[in-house]
Amino acid sequence: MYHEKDFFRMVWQVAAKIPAGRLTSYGAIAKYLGSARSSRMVGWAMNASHAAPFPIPAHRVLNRNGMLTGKAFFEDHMAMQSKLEAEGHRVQNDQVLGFKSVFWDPEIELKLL
DNA sequence: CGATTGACACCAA
DNA sequence: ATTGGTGCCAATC
Repeated sequence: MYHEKDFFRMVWQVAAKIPAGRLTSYGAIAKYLGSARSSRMVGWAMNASHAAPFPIPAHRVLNRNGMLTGKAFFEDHMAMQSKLEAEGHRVQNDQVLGFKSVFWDPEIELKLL
């Protein structure tokens, strides 16, 4: 369905298109890619985001609950939270408040690009 | 090539 | 509503 070689690269492209101040979830990206159950793969792709040709705002990708599940994977544990706060979000207890308000659904925003 | 892992999501108790 | 366990797909060992 998708012509891209790597599943990761697709994830990276979607993640890179997340506008500042917006957040999305692994499941949303996975669903957009056609594999709603591949949410874990999205996380894996983020893990490999360092290999992406361009910077990936991995801090804008959270779990369904808007929790900073991947904060530990960043250079610094508070780097993710700091970046999110810099984007205007409010993080409490490793969870973004008003996550739904800033939720960015690629399937809607990208309109099945 | 087979088994395990993984930054999640969903269902059942 | 909260907690725990299972399933999913692709990559890595």
